[in-house]
Amino acid sequence: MSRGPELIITEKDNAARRIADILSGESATTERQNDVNVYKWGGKRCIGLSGHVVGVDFPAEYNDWRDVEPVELIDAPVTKEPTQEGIVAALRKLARNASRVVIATDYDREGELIGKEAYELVREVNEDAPIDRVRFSSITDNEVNEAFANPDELDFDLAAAGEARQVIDLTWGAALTRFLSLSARQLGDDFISVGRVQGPTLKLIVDREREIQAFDPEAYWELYGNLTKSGGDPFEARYFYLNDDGNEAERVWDGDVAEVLTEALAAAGEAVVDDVRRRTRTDEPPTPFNTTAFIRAAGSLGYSAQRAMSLAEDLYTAGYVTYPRTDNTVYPEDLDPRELIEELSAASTFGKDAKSLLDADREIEPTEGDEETTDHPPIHPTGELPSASDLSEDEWEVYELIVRRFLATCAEPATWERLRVVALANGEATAIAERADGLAALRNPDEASGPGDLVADGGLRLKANGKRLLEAGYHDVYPYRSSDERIVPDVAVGETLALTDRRTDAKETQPPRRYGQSRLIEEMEKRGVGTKATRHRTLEKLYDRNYIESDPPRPTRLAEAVVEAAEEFAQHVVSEEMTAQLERDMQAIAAGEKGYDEVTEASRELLDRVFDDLTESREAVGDHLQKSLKADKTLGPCPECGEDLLVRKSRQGSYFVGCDGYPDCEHTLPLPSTGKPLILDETCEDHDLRHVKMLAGRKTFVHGCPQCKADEADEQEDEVIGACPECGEEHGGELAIKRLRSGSRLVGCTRYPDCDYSLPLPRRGEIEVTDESCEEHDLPHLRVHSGDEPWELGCPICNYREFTARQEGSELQTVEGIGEKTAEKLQDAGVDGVDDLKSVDPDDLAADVDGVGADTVRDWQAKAD
DNA sequence: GCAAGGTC
Repeated sequence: MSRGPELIITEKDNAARRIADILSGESATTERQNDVNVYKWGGKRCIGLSGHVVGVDFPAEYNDWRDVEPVELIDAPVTKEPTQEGIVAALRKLARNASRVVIATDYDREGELIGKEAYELVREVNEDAPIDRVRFSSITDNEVNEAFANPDELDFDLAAAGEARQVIDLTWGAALTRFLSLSARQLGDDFISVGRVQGPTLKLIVDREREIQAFDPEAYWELYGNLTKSGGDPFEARYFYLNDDGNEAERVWDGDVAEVLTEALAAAGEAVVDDVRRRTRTDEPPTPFNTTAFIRAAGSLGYSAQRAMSLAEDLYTAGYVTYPRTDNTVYPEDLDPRELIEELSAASTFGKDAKSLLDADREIEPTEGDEETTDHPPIHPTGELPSASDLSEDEWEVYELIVRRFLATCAEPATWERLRVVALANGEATAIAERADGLAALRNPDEASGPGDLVADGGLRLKANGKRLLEAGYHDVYPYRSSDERIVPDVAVGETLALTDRRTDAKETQPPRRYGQSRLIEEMEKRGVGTKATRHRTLEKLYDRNYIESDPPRPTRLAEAVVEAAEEFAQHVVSEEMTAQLERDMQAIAAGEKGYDEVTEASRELLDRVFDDLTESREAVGDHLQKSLKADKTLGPCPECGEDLLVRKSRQGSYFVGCDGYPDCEHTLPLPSTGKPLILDETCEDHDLRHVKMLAGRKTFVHGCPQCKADEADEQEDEVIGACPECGEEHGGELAIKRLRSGSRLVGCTRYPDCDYSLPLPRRGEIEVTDESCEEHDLPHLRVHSGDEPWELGCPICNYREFTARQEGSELQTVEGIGEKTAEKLQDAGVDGVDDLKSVDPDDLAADVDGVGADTVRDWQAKAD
C-alpha cells in the first residue's frame, strides 16, 4: 500500500477551496494541475470536479444519423467517456499515489453518482487505497469537521439509480429525437428534439394554448358606486347578489337584468349600512429562497429565469451568496441568524433595516418552508459584503433581493385589519329592482328558486372591503410585496351614506393566461419535472429549438405538431408520469428493491413498443411536422406567383422573405438587419401578408408588412440635404435622406454604391429638415416627429458622433461587473471602449475614478479578454 | 449533431 497523500474529491472547485480552508485551518496552498486547482496542506490534497466529468453516450459507430435506424439505439450499448479531460487527468495523477481517498461530493442522488464516477476513475489507477464517502449539507466548520470525523461508504445503489436515469433519458431522447428529425428531414442545426423533461414542459405550454384557442368568451356586467360618509372621502363599493347556492356573486350574466339593475342603482341616492365586519389577519413573512422561489421573485423585478440564475451564479462565485441551486427551504441548524444579521447591518444600504431586526429584543426564529433537503442550504447572503462598485447594477439589485429575503424570513409577521361594509341602496331602487327579479325568473324557468336573490329587502346590496396595515412587520425590510392599503372608513350599522358615481362595466370572461417563465418553472417543480439546476435551461432549450417564442412563451406550429405526434405514438415522453415512474424506480433501486438492469430493461421494452407503432406511421408523422415547419415561416401568398412567401435565412445568417416557388419565382423582400423575425397574427389588408416583429431584446420593434415597407421605399424620393463629406469635393456626391426597402432609413451618398458613406437615422417618426444648420458640417439640423413631442436630432454627423460615444459606453457594459453608472464614470475618465480599457494602466485609472481600485480594473481587463 | 443532469 502506498504511503502517499490523502485525496479529497468534491463536486466543484468552490467546495474544494472551502473544505480545504476548514480542514487546514486556512493554511492550505493552491497549486495548478492540468489547469485545475489543487489545494494542499499537510499530507492532504483536495480537488474539485465540475459536476459530471464523464458522460454517457453511444459508441462512435452509432454517430451517423442517416446510417443508423433510430430504433437500433434502443438496444445499443451505452459507454461512459471523460467529458472533462483536464480534470480527469489531474484526478488520475493525484489518485495514483494516494494512500486514501475521501469522496465529498454533494449530498444528493446526483452527488452520489458523481462520487461513483470519481470512485471508478480512482480505481482505474489505484486498486487498493481505501475510498470513503463523507456527507454534509452545508459547508460550515461544524458540519464538515463532523462529516470527516465519521466517514461512511459510497452508496452504490443510490448511484445506480442515477445511472438508470442517465441511460433511460439517453435512449428515449436520442431514439425519438432522431426519429422525428429524420421523418421530417430536419438534420443539422434544426433537428426536432423530445425528451422526458422537454416533452411534458412543451405539452404544458401547448395545452394552455389549446385552452385559449377553445375559449368561448361570455358577456357579463358588474355594477359599482362610490359611498361617502358625511364629511369623509368616497370609497368604492360593488354590487352583489346571492346566487342559487346562497353564495355571494358579483357578475350579472344577463344583459336585461343588468340594465334594470343599473336603472335601480341610478334611482338610489343613498345607501344604509347593513353590516360591518372587522377582523385582523396575520400576514406571515415569506419562507427562505429555494431556486424556484428566487426565480419567481427576480422575475417580478423583470429578470428572465435565465438571467436571474446567471446573476445569482455570479454572486455565488464572488462569495456574496450561498449556492444558488437548491430545493431546500429550511435554514440549517448551524446558521446563526442573529450573527448573520449583525454582519449585514454593517452595510450602508440595507444595514439600517438589518439593525432594526436586532433592536427588537426578541428571539429570532426564521420561517421555514415545506421542503427540507440535504444538499445545500436555502439561498442566503454569506455575510461577506460587496461594495456597490464590486457589482453591476443588476447584480446589486439581485443581491439586495437575496439579502432582504433573508431579513424578511427573520422578521415579524405583518398584521392587517380587514373591514367589510355592506350597505343597501334604498328607496325606489327596490321597486325597480324587483322587476329584475321577475325578468331573471322568466329566464330560468327550470329553476324553482330563480337565479338567486338579486335584491335584499332593504335595496341593492353594495359591499366594500378595506384593509389597513396595523403592523408592517416584515414589509419594513422586504418592499417587494405589496403593502398597499385600501381605506374604508369606520361606519356603523344604520348609518346613511351618500351614493354617487354609479357605473356598470360591461365585461367578458377572459381565456386563461399564458404561463410566464417563472410560472412554468413553478409548474414544472410542482409536477417533479426537471431539477432546480435544469428547469430554466429547459425553457431556454425550447426557445432554441423554435418550439416557443416571445415572452410569455407561446408555442409554434412545430411545437403543436411535435406534441400531437407524441400524444399519438409516444404519450409517455410528453407526460409527467414518465418522470414520476422513473422517480419510483429510482427509489426502488436505491432501496435495493429493484435492480438497475431490471429497470432499464423494462424501459427499453416500453420504448420498443412505442417504435412498433411509430415506424409504420413514419411518413404521416414526417408530413405533419414538415407542414407545421412551413406554417411557422409562412407570411401569405406571393404577389407574383401565388405560392407562399416564407421567412428564410440567408447563408450569411440574415433574414429575408422569399417565395416558396423559388427558383421558378424569384420574388424576395428584405427584412431589417437587427433581430430575429417573429410572425404576428395581424395581417396586412392590402397584401394579405402577416405582419413581422423583430425580436432584439430591448430594441424589439414591429416591422409590419414587408411588402408595404418595400413599396413605401420605392415610392419615396431621396431628399438631398448637402454635400457628401467623403466624395463631394472630388466627384460632387451629395448626401440624401434615403428610405431602404428593409424599412430602415439613413443619410447616404447619392453616388452609392461608388461611395458608401452613410449615417444612421432613427427607425420611427417623420423626419423634418429644418432651416437651422450645422456650421461645422454645413448640413441642416433634422427634427423627428414621433409620439407627442417632436425631438431635435440636430446635425446627422454630430448626432452620429454622440451615438458612437454612447455605444462605447455601452460597449464597456459588456464587461462583467461594469454597470451603466460605472461605464459613465469610466468614459468621463477618458476610457472610450473595451480596447481602451484593456490598454490602460490600472493604477492610473484607479487614481482617476472614484470608488474603483486598481485590482478591480485588473479584474475587468482579465474579463474583457 | 440526439437527453438530462451536474458545473462555469
